[in-house]
Amino acid sequence: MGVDIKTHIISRAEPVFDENGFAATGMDRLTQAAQVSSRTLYKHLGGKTELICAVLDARRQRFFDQLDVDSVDALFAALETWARTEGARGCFFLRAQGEMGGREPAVAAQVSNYRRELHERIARVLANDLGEAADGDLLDQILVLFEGATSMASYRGPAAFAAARSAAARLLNRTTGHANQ
Amino acid sequence: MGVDIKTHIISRAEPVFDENGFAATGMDRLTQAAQVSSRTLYKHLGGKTELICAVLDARRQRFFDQLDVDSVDALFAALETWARTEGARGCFFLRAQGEMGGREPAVAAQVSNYRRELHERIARVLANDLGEAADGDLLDQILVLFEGATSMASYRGPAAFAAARSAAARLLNRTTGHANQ
DNA sequence: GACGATGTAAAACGCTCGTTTTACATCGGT
DNA sequence: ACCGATGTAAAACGAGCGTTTTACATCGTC
Repeated sequence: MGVDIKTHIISRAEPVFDENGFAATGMDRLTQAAQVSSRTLYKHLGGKTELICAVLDARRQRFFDQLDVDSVDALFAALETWARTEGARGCFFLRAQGEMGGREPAVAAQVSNYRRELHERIARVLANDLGEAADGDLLDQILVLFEGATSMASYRGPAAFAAARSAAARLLNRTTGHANQ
Repeated sequence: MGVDIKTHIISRAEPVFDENGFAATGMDRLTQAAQVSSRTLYKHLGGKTELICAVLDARRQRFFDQLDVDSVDALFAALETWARTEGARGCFFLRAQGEMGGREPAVAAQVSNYRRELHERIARVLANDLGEAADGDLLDQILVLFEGATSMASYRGPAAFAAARSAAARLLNRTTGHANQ
């Protein structure tokens, strides 16, 4: 077989959840998307909750693979590229948390994984950009911009990334866009 | 009667949707929360979709009533106060859009109303703060910070507002928190 | 004091969901 | 040639959903 069925089902399920929501997506649409029978899906994944967790795990890895950059500016550029190719419907993990996290601890755990890795990644990129470890306040500011761009992009598109990018540059004392005094 | 039943049902439904999600909340929990029979709820609201729209409308009014401020700094302070009293589970309207907006145009319309008013409000506050109308780029930067603080507060709490606030001050050339150069 | 409006309580309806089960096809390895 | 593993197709399940309906209580008003 080419790729194993489990990976295939997970990758086909991801855009379906992304576009239709988690709770609102029925198992029939997932089997149809993966072109497998429901029996096969249950044999390989166990159930809907486990499938959602596997999708979250796969997306996290894919997301951070694409965000493997060296500067804050490149970080927002990579985020914009992600949104352009994958679509921007608000943070996938925040939505998963809102829809399932309260009732499914396994989903909440996956969301926590994502947030921890996001924090680490921003700290790493920022340290590399500055040449030294950034203080927590600046890190939080960049994190706010990252979250904000993700949310705002769902209804304002590329303008969200442009705004986040220029704001980050100013916070790093790299004057772009607006005059600094 | 004290307040009319329709308003009562709406105000009781809001925290239930906020805490359990829209799709996942059943009508029985809403009737139970409002202490009315299902027949009364349907007579006054029409159905679940109309109830959700009414809840969104009420929340928007309440939200912007509390955000009636004169400066950007006061805007983020008011947002923090809101989060402290109402809870922070991510943007209520973004979640409504993700769960129902795709299938229910009336919900999507309410979300659009909120976003338009948010944009106007930030423009007004910013103009009042600067003494002149702000350019679109700065407005978008503040909007990113607003959205980002709302999202990030759901898992980092007050740190999100502190970060957004100090970042906004720097973008407005009011150096606080970090040294400028 | 009968009446209409307005409320409750609870059963029922039709639908969809996640999941399991039944019956059958395919195919590589010994 | 056959067997076990692995797949499909589709029916069936129990539960929960949004909604409607039936039956009955309450109460201000003419």
